[in-house]
Amino acid sequence: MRTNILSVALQLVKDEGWQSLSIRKIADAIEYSVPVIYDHFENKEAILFELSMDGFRLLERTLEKNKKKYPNPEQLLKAHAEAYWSFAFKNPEYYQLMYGLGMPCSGIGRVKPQLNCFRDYIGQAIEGIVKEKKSSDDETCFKIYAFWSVLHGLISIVMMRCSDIDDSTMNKKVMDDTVEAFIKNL
Amino acid sequence: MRTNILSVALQLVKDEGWQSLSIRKIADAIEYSVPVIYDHFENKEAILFELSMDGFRLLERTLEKNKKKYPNPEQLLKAHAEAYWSFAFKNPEYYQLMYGLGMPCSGIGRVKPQLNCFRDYIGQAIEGIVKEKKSSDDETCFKIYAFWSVLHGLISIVMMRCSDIDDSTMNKKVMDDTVEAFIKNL
DNA sequence: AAAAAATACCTAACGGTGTTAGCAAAGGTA
DNA sequence: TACCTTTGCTAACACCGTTAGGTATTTTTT
Repeated sequence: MRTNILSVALQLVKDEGWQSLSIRKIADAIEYSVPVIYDHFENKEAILFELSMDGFRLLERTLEKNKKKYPNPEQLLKAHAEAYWSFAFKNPEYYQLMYGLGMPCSGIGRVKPQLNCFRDYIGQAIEGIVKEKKSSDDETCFKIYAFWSVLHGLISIVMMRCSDIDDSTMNKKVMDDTVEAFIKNL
Repeated sequence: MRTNILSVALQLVKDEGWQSLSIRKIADAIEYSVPVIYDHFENKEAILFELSMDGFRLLERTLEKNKKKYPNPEQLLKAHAEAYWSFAFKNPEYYQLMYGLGMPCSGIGRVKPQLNCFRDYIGQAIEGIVKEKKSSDDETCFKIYAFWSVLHGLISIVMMRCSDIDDSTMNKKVMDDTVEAFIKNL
């Protein structure tokens, strides 16, 4: 039932966007009355939170695959960037929910631990590249955020239709170039 | 009246956040009935859109000042980054509205022209730095987005409380370092 | 088997939202 | 005086998240 609610909610969002997701529509879709939903979730935010966790888990699984596939840390970091970008645009509903893009923010803040877990994937790759340079932990941490910012910033800008570059491969190229430059500078 | 509605709405948002802004509360605050608001704005989104334009204009004014103050393009670009960051955290309500952070997205998409206008400020500074290298227009455009992404990405992450760096000066340092590296690589 | 307790599910409501139809009073114009 | 435009209101519509309270049905206990 819980699972059913979540999957129906996700489907509704894919069809009509976050804006129009409502408890009543979920109830209709699972063919039960409204209060049944509250037997399984405290409130609407709890549903959104659970879905955002699904999003983080899905992303994490992709990054985990990369970790096994690319022993070279530089290739690994590039693959992570690639995977992150492609996750965002293959699952825009998830990405928007995870970072509160264009929607009331659900469980942002509570999501931090999950984020840290993901962040470590990038951190590991960066540390792999930078290890011989013996940079401090602080510096590595900064670099993780710098790298993350480039990815998240550009994805946000494109996803919110703020970019005037219409060709999506061009937007992707901006990311690729920046990632390249970032790695060269590590 | 129009102005009054906008300023009251902004005040309500500063006090209670976007989530709890409602037409009825605006009506109460201006001491008129609800339909009066619809004589001046088509709907709630139109109010939010107008406020977001105010945000862009406010930001633009700051960048305009920089343009006059810093003839050196490198210093100008740094000052723009500084101003952008400080605008975001001095006026989080505006920034959130402008980019749809954690709220139903208002006029995102319609905001694009205004964004381009702002973007040119960064573009001008970058072109000033890079002019002797004779890079193509496309490349400059890419660099604008790359630069913008770093700023917007980190600001988003911090503003949505996704960063685990608690000290805000440290978050700022991540930006400063990245900006520094970005300029060196132009 | 009978009584009690727990479960599953519903109807109906409360207070809130954005939005609009329709009416009443006031003021200016012919 | 009669008309029209403006200004503002009340009251409603349809939706929202949430919850109180009731009714069957099933399970457990005596």
